[in-house]
Amino acid sequence: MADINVSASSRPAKGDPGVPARSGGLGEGDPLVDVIELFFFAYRNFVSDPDEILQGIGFGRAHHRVLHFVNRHPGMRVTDLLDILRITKQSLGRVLRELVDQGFIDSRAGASDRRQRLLHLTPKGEALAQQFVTLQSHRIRRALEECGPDSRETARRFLVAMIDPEDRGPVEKLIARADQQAEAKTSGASGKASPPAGGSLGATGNRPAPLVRPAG
Amino acid sequence: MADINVSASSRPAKGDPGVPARSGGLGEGDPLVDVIELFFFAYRNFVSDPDEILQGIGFGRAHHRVLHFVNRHPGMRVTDLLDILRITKQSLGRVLRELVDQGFIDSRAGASDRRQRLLHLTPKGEALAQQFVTLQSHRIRRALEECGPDSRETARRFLVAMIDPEDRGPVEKLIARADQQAEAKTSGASGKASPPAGGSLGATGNRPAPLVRPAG
DNA sequence: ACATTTATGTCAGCCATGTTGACTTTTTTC
DNA sequence: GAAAAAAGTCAACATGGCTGACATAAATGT
Repeated sequence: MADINVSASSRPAKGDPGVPARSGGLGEGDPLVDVIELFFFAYRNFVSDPDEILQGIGFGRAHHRVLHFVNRHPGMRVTDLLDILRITKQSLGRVLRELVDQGFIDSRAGASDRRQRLLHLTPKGEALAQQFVTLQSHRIRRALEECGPDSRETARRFLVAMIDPEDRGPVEKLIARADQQAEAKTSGASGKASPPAGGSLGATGNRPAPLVRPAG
Repeated sequence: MADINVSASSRPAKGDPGVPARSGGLGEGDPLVDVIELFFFAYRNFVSDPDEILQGIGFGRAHHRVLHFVNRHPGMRVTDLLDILRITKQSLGRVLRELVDQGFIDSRAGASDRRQRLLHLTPKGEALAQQFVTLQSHRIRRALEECGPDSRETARRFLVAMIDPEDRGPVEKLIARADQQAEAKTSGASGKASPPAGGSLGATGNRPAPLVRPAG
């Protein structure tokens, strides 16, 4: 409440730019560089939160990302994960193998389509993923509290608007779907070792909609 | 103005959380996971902007970061860069050598302390750095415009608040110092091949204050 | 004057995580 | 039964972190 001194570096907001919008008038000399750098420093701190834990078990950020999204989308296919992470099958395969071998992720053949490997977290994996979410949520919560009551929606809107327009829809759907599933799970049965009830993703039919980006 | 559909995934704001703040009541089941993920997707897009250009000249993101901060702090020392980037001398040395060899960065011995190598961008380097700033500023400007007139300060405050408390001061000072220098430069002489007037960093004496973090 | 510290650079090697390309197996779909 | 899809694998390579060990030049302290 008394630590934020943002205006220390900001020029007088909008009037009197000193230099009259040099060469083009769009995004060159304007003080948006500060936001570029704040984004860099903020994200670096943000991702460094889980690093300590990860290092203790010989994992890296790639493992974190996989754990996170499998946690959010229990029963997801490998292809779904590839669509979200946008890395190659080989890169994913490396970390996924370690996570399965060490008992953090459970990979079972799909019931309806036995080519698929449906990914679930083991209790061990869930505990770890929950640790990460808790850590990073603390940081976000603290930040939002310092920014006042309305900051949450503004921050959300800002982050969404920073995403490529063609990705926004899929990303928001992805988040919405995960939220719905989590809600259904907690309001339903006591919720452990969830049955693959009704095709855990997509749920529209045999071919669940891609989580992110239909094609590249 | 009509494209943002943030509320598609958000539960009814604050009341009726569905699950009554399970196990601890702080940052576990609360819908802050969406912000975690939005931050991930937003930052991925954000850093991918310059990638296309970088790939064309055989550079990577490490080169981008070096170019950016040398651009913002002309005449900075190698140590300053290390403090900001928080990587090892060896890692920095690799990309710095390439940037100097290929004529993007000029590395001159300091006048008062000839051990120092003061880093400046060449015109070629400046042009490239400016390209990156323009690209990323476009994204930010677009995002802020979509979020309304007050979003800029909120976004700034949010990003600052996401930074580790002990880093905020140094980071804000860093940004303020760069802004001041840029201002002085544009308002001063016609502004080319700037003289090392008055010790380009710190300016308090022989030992300029560290840009970020006095001690690792 | 000499010892120490500081700023920088460099060699060598390792690790994590991304990439491409080629190929296999299993299963589903047409 | 052919083609396509889901997954996995091997090999090789690139980027960009890391550690450890040194080397050199210049400033600083005694």
